[in-house]
Amino acid sequence: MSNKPTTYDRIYEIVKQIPKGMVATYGQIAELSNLAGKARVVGYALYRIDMKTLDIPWQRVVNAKGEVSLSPLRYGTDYLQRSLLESEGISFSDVGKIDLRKYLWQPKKEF
DNA sequence: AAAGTGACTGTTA
DNA sequence: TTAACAGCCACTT
Repeated sequence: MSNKPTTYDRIYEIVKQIPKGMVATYGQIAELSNLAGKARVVGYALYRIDMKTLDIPWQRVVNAKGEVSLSPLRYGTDYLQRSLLESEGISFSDVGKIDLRKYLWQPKKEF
């Protein structure tokens, strides 16, 4: 009956929990999804999302350096990501970095 | 079924 | 400080 949640499903569920105005890193999402150390899989999962929908706040996931990860495969959606984050009140430094000390999501330890 | 790919990360120099 | 390497594994072909 019930579909087993796939790896990606778990990732998406975690991403949905990131509050507005905060960001999380790929590694952090991986850990919370029981995929510790597999940050690349998170990146791949997010790449599969339809960017036109904000059903999943994909824009709130950045790399460990506090930057939007650039890739030629994104066709400019990286700029969209930055724009969306700025409109949520997150500011970027002059080299395009986010201050993680200030904006990094700190999920309560649960369970 | 085996090999290639990648929105990453921590370590090393 | 930044830059280069290797490790990681799910998905695609």
